[in-house]
Amino acid sequence: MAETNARGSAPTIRDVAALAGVATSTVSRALSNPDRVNRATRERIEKVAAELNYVPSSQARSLSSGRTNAIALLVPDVTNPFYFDIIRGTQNQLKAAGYTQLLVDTEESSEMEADALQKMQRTADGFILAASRLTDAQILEAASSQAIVTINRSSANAPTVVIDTPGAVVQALEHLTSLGHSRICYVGGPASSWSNAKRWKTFEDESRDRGLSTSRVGPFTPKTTSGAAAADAAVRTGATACIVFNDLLAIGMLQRLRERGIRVPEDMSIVGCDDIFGADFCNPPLTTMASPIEQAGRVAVSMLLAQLDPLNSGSSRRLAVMPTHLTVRGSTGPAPSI
Amino acid sequence: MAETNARGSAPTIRDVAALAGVATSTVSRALSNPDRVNRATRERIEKVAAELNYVPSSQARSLSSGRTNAIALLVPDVTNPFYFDIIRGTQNQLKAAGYTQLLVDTEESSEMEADALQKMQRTADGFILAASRLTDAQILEAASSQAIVTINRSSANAPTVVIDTPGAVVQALEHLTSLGHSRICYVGGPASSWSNAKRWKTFEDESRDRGLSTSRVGPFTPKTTSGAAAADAAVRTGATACIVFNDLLAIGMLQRLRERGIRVPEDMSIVGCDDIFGADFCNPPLTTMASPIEQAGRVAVSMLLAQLDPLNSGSSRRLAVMPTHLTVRGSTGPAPSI
DNA sequence: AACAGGGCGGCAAGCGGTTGCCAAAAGTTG
DNA sequence: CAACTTTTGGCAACCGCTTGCCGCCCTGTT
Repeated sequence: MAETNARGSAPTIRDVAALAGVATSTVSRALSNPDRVNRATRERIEKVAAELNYVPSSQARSLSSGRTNAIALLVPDVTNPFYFDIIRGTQNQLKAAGYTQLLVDTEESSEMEADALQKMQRTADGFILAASRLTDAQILEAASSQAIVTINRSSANAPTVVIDTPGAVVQALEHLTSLGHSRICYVGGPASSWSNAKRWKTFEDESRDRGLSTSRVGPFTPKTTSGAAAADAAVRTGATACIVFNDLLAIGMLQRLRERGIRVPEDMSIVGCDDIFGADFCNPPLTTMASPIEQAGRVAVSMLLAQLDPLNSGSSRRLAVMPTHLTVRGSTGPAPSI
Repeated sequence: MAETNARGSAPTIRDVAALAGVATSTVSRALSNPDRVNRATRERIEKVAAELNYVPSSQARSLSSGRTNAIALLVPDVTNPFYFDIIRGTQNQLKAAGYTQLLVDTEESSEMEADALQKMQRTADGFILAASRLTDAQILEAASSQAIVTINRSSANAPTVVIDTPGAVVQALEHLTSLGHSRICYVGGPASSWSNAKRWKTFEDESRDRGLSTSRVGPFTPKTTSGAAAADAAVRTGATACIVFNDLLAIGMLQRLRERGIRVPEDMSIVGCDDIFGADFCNPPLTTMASPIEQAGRVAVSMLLAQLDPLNSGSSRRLAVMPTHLTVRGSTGPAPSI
């Protein structure tokens, strides 16, 4: 394995060119624009490159070409299993397209998000903002200077993939009412979360239409550790069922309710959201609004890549809605007969 | 916000230099080597840079300096919560040190791992290999040309962070024997996993010393979906307790055992490994050998950064052992009295 | 007053590629 | 075979930044 050249460092395009007896420009073209060079030449170059174990420097490449072949994925919290699936989905799709993923944890902070967007403008060809905490104006500004796709953060200013939780909220309400529940509590997530606002709004509207008695508690940080506070608050409302911002919070509530001796679903029904890892094996298994999260990630990548492709500029989709459905497990049951 | 220069693209060092009335070299030094320039000059430059919203191009910077300020983290499976914690731990520490993390999923394949190592040699200043599937020879080769730290894959050829599961295996065995178990089964993980080999070896040695009757099943893919096969195999051995390669597999087994009506822990005790997300809220909550995974990630970063620092070359630690302990929850109990 | 030395800033040569432009070679056509 | 088109490869100018080297100027020393 010839991994180093005469100078002892990794081989460069010049080493390849010298050994193949051509100019560097020819090597460059042979490798990234194969049709531009004669077949025999190209094959010779490829052979030499392989022998030398030549790997083009992506830095140098991007410096001169302006493209980095990397896209950045900004998530509020890498710890959250919900984003795991997004990470995985985008990772797959990007790899298939020859792109590198740059993962950034913005720690639920819009400042960090804006900062990353700014700092990485040269580093990435585009950005996927998962559950962005930015304002519309900030998104507009960002989208004006770089390719952006948002996930679960609709905005007129950038193409978006939304997971249709409102649809699932309706299903959840139907499920709960058919079980006889009439006092239902919405357990809210972060105040700055767009999805949270959406879910609450749908919940409120639909509940009113059905003449249900609703309440709302929160906001809570979407972590299992916030579950205790959330559970206590929900119990205090006197509701017999909760629709919870996400599964993390719901799982935390499950634990707290057990501690307090409140049986799920006999005394209280719980519906989560997202169907994350763990929702199927917690105790009891969680009824949840399942989202094709990984697929959402893949779709976001496609939309971003389409944006990047000069050929079909403008023709690309601006909005993708991912269908959701209610997955009924053990955490919901008939309303307690008082 | 002046985000673009006269040419309409992001401002470069030249724009800053022009506006500040100095040479680009001075700007460069002012920004990355502050002591090298006069204070007044530096402040003027900083002011202009801020006004212009100037962000240095990391590509250009690394091209000329040779450093990328990025390190790559190679994990076998981004989906596995175990690696989540490593991702998080390294991410934190790297960010603090001003480095970018490049996350690569090697899909449990040594080929992909070797490939990434090669392809990214220029992209990253160093590599952290989590649970590497590479051979000793491959690690040696890689370590000879780049900075490397391995996690849970000891090798004389590269600095390593190991999580001391053997220690925990001893604790687990003590726990199980004190509960009266004498027929214990080890449920194995991937054949190519170094930790798996380590755990099995410790298990075997310690069991022999204690005169226990042991068996072994596997290898199994460390996913919950393999839990069914693993559970069935384990049951067939007639063991009353299992020590399982990791929590993922253990959780999968829990589900299967419930389906089959085998009660945990009354009929069968289960001990997992890693204490991942979910281990505390599965049903029953899993007794597991808890590892300070996130901390392992942080330590790995420190060791890598030390390697990179020319000042203390050679003086850096070659091995860090992270202590583990048994966390007893609900999945272990007294041996069934037959 | 002459000189040594340190602080500070500029010049210019890269780093490893890409790409517009040009010219030579090869192929086409009548 | 001339005139013309197409293919193919080389030249050289960048891309944005770093850094070795040089020289200017200001101080301090003798």
